[in-house]
Amino acid sequence: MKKELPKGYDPAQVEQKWFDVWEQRGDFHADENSSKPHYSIVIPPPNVTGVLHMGHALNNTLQDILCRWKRMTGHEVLWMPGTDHAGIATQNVVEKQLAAEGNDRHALGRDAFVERVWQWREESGGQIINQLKRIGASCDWQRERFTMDEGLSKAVREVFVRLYEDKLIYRDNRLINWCPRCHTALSDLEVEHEDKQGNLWHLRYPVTGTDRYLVVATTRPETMLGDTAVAVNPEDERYQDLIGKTVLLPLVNREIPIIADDYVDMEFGSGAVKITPAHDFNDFEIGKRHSLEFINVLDESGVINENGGAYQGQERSAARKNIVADLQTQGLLEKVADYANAVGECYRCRAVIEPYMSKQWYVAVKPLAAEAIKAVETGVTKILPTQWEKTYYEWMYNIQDWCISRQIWWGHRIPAWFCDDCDEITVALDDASACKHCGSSNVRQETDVLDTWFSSALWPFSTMGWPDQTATLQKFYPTSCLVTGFDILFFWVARMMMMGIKFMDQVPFKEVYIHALVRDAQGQKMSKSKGNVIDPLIIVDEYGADAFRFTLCAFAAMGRDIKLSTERIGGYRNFVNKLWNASRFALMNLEDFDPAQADLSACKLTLADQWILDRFGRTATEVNQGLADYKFNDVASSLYSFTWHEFCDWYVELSKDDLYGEDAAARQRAQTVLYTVLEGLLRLLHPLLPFVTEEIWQTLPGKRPCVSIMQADYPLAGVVTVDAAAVARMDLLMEVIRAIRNVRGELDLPPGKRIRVVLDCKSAASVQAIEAGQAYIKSLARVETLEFGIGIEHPQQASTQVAGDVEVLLPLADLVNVAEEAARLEKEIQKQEKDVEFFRKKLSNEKFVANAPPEVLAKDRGKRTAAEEKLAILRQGLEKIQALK
RNA sequence: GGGCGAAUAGCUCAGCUGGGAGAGCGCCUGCCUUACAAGCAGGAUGUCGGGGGUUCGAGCCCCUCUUCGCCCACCA
Repeated sequence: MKKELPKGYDPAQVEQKWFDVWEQRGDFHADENSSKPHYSIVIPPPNVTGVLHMGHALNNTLQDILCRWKRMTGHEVLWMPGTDHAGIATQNVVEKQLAAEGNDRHALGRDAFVERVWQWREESGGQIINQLKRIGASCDWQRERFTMDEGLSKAVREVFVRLYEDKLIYRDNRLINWCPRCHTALSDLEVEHEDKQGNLWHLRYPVTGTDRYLVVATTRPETMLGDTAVAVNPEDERYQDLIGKTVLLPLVNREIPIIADDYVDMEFGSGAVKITPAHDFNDFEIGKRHSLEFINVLDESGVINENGGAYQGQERSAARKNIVADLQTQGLLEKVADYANAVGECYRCRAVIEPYMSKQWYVAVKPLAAEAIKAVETGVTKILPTQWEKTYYEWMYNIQDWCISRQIWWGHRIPAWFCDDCDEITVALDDASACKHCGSSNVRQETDVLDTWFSSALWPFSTMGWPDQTATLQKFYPTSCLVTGFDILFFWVARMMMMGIKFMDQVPFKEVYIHALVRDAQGQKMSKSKGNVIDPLIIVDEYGADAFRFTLCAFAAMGRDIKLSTERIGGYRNFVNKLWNASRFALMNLEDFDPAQADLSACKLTLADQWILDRFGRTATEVNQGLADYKFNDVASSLYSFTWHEFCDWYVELSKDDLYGEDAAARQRAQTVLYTVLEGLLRLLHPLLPFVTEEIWQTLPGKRPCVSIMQADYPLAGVVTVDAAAVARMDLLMEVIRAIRNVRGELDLPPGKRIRVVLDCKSAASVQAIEAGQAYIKSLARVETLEFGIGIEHPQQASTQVAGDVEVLLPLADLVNVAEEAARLEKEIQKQEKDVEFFRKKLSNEKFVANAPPEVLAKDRGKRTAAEEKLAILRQGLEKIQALK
């Protein structure tokens, strides 16, 4: 059967086809009963609301490369996929839908709303899963999990109950971060601080019983409705006489004390601070220290409540405006200054966060953090690049208790029941119908749900069936590696560490590889609002998944952000096409070839054969090392230059004479090497370019031991031992060819022009090399007649070039303009003179000679000699040319 | 206020434990040479941010300055 490939590579014809085959055949499935060594990765579960962005594309491409590599190196690989229910984000999506229908969740009721979210998830959630498949993600899709599915929910309850029983989960009434838009508490991490240009209002508070004012500065004048004190520094001489007195809070007419507290910075503003314990984290602490009253003036939507007197019912920003205006009218506004300060925003909806008093559930994380710190300190888990360890420690050492309750409806409802009769709390695995304390059946379940990150923290073991002791856990936990971006180091990685150690007694992963963020070509973070988002799927459509993957890999240098440019992707699209065409060439010349009948070890390998096999072996070694070290860019660059510059540019060209020639044995030998290198190269490239390599590999002649390239063995090193001397001879031949091409190019000899070349060799070894490789020189440098030997007679008029210890002479005859050749030589000589000068200077430095290691010295001396010889030859060449003029 | 990172060819970036500065794209010259014009061959291009220091030798190590970026932090 004749196999042919189309002239240009068309990813669309190939990618979907192979992915379907792989998936349907179960090629990605991990067998927990396998006896092979395990390798496991859990995917950072994308939000069900998510659409594939560059971050996902990079993250999953890197994981896929690792998984495919490990699969080919004999590991049983589990790449666990799934999605996150993304509590607030998902609830917001469905709420928006409801709003568009003129409806809202309160009208619908909790059960109907949750039902509606599930329905949304069935219909349009998880589209990202199919998008991941488009870039080739070889997850075990049969095992796909969801943080809200039954098994994972069971794990969540188990963890909650056990932490509660260990007194690591507790309930407390304090100031929390409240999103007035989402109507829920948030953890500290979920608040993003952004510097905004605002104002600093200086307000005058009249001191009771005097005509003095105390001036206080604030960025949030509306909170003055809840002020219960004014604080000054106890050392502040300006206010000594006022401490203990009171001021009359304007607009509210409440008499509040003037207190002294170290917290107050005398240098800032007026040195007097209004204290609003119910609406500011610092003031909260001061309030506790001084037993102040906590007056909450806002409701859960950020509207002034009944404690706000005349301002009740006003939204916070309107209230601010009105209060400032009213103070001004009363002459109590001293001044308004421009002031930039960090405003906390909700990471989901961008609404400004309110510090708000409420009763919430917390995890006391300090004891868990201690273990998680130890695991990294002792190297049980490695974080790479290592600079991230510092960030991890920094956060872990300063960790605060984690607020885990959310006042939304979509999520894991907290398994706690309040008793109406005895007020005690019952926390249980199974839904409680009676109070554990008094037996009353008057129990109501907590309406709050858990922070979405609570269930993500369990991901490495909950997805494997925990709390049951499954074979999957046995085989694949702890996971080998976690690949993620630094943006969720605290949200996710740190918490998985804590939970994994606590509940599995083992770290969740042995290595954490932190990759960069993908930015646009200008280095800006991609965001919808900036409009600079590049859609990975459009890239895949335009350039193909393989080219896209290769680009991401090539950019993924450790510890650096990635500036993605489409030009670069185009370059790698060309690379894929180059591979495709080299394969076409091979296939055309392998029609009558059967690998089963061929035996590389029986072939008398040519210099070119040995050279390419040597290069292939080195490349394989580099690639394996690079993958082991997560140096993805090095891997990409090794593969790129071997494929294009060594295999295509040199070997394919070198093999043509034998492939096209009359000599059947030579042809068979060339075919064997061509097949061997190409087939091996496809395997070597497969983790990066899964689609195109499978397509070509399947088209190769003969049968291979497995159905897919992804199950084939990964090349770990060279396929044969090569003779280093042969490789060195080939290097010399290549240098000679380059020298001839250089002269031809510089002198503008047309490529069709066949020329005569004389090679004056300085050593027998060189003569031997050229003897063996004269056909290569003739063919690749387009040489008609080639004469060579030691001290061979030089042509009368010739262009001079030097390659190693070989003087390359191109008889000029009428070919060329003498002046041009003189100019070329002069340029060449100048370059050479610099070289010689460099080494002479270096080697005449006594201190260098005295101190440098002998091998460096010997190397440099050799280089000096070679440079001097080359210079001498070039000068002679120039003299002869000038004589002609 | 702490911490981290970056500054190398026109652009985007590599550069391992210090031993003559690299790639891709772009640019210039010549080519449709029977795998590939998404290509082939050849070529040009750098005070490695500034200034000090250590060293026989520094893009790399130390100090300092400048300019960018990011993360964390309750100064009103």
